[in-house]
Amino acid sequence: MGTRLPPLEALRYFECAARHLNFTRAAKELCVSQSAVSQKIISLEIHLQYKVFERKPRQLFLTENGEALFKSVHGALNQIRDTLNHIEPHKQVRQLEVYSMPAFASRWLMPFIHHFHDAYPNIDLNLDANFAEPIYRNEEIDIGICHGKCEQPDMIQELLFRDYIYPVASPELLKKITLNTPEDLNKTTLLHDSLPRAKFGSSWSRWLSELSIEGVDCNSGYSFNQVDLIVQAALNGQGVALGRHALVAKEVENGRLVPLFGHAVEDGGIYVMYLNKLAERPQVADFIHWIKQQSTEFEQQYNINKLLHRPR
Amino acid sequence: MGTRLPPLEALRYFECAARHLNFTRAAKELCVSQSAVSQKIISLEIHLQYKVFERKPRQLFLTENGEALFKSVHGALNQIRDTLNHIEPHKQVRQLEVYSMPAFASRWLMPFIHHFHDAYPNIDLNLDANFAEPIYRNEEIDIGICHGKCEQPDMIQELLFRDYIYPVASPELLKKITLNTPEDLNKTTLLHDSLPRAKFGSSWSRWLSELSIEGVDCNSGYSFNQVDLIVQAALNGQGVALGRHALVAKEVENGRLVPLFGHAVEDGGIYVMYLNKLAERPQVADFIHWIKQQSTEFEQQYNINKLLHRPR
DNA sequence: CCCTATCCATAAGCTCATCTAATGCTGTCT
DNA sequence: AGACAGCATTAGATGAGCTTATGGATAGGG
Repeated sequence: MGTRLPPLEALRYFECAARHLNFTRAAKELCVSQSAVSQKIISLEIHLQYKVFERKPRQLFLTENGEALFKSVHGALNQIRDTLNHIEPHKQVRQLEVYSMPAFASRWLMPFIHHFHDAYPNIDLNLDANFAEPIYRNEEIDIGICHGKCEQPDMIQELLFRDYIYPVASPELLKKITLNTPEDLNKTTLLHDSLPRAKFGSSWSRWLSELSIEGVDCNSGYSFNQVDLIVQAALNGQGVALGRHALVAKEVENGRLVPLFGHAVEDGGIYVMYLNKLAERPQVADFIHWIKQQSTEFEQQYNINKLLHRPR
Repeated sequence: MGTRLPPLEALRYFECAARHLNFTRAAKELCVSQSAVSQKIISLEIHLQYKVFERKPRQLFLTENGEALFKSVHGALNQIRDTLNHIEPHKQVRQLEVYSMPAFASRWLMPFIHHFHDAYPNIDLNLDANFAEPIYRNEEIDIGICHGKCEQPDMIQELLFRDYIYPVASPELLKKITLNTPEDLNKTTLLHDSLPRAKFGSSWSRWLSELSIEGVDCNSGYSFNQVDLIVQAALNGQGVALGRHALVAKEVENGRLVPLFGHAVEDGGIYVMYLNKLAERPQVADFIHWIKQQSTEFEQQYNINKLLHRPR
């Protein structure tokens, strides 16, 4: 009865770290840095006066005490979570309107959006992907996912991950022509987007000038008014597109697109934004939390440097 | 599975508040301000999006949701506490050496020191009450409880409560002589301590001058070289003592001593102190936590103003 | 057998969450 | 009516805890 409880947040960190047996992954789930987890666990161990983890070179184990504690804390937290889930207001279906750019929605978000419903079954998510400006004021839209931030005083804007541009082509195309240097681009068709100052448009000239490449004609080729179509065209071997990492990473990873020349240019980032007065709505908080996790996971799994320099 | 847990510290506050059904008392147990509890509960309710308490004028109730949550959280926390208590190192008996001034030990600490053992059965407390200076350096003493602070760079000193001095006499003595004004003190015997610059000595002249009282001979009377004996003498009706609140509060409260003239003079306070490097030793942290709670409770239960102005 | 990648610990510095103190407010009790 | 009990609210101070950057130890690939 007497024993003072340790700081409970430390126990939450511990439970998570013990589940993963890996501080780095736990940090991802908790949306904090690896360092934060390490420090919290150490402070817990100081409080308890015994080690809960055994740190071996590349692997983490629970100590005997840690094991016992984990079982207990894991159970306790699950019990609380269960109760919370069974309390009426939580069963209430909540609406959530999320805006995203069309190409980003179909290429990045859609492939795993169903996980969101699995995790938060009581949130009805309506994904609104179109070319019109999202309207936050009257709460037509709760959350927007955009490329670059639009400064608004009463809105919260958070960076999900940085974005990059680099040329990509299909393996089929590369079998037909050889593209060893950027100058070889003149031998093939470039795929452009035709949106004037498109928010999410590609930008061959930007890439070329950033890398100080001259002698490439970046005006010829095909144009499309939807970014998604550019990716489609590239996948079909119709030419070389300037790929946006967020949109092509998965295709690069599975080999359906090949990054060329090994140079990417950083180009802004993907931001999530919402009126700050909505921050305490549970469906908003839940989605923000979820998408940040997804983003960190994406950033790691489709690491730009790995993809560009992977062995063929 | 999806629901994010609320901040666990908020749940701890909630569990405590729900147990007491009173924020103020919960605050005492948690050793924080009432305001802190109120704010944490409100933030929890915002997070959950429903009220857990129903606030009625003088009473607090759990809502239906609150009730369900309380059962769960209470159980969960107890489970964790149990596990913690059963893990080996916690069974280990730890030694704790506490120094205190003799009179304070016998008059204040002793009456409830056994509660400490009940709450922390695995801590062997040795109470060292003597007139010698406590020696912290070589860890002969872990924790000291003193009147006034002695500035030391590597020690933590925390105020437990402020102390006051005021004259007290036994009801029996007051039946024999009438003491309506301080000047009447000349009609009776004053009880003094004879310790030169005693750390815990009384100080008639201090009290008199602080209240600008003249014409009282504060040198006559009996002297004792132990403060506890002064209190004893007063209890026996042998004279009027200048009581120290920490030492006489209980006797005043139960009527065995009566405070005179309704004026107390603040005189320092009771401090707990320890080498800051000992702060993370569990037995030290436990005792500090415990004694702070006891002190807050004492301060409230034996409130100086209540005692001085209570109806007879 | 180096060289790179992985993974935890540590250091330093900053920021925001949380605490306190003071006060407000409301309804009860005598 | 006035004192009291008890929660809410505000503003302002502070330190726990976060981030970034870096170190160190080791496994595994070429």
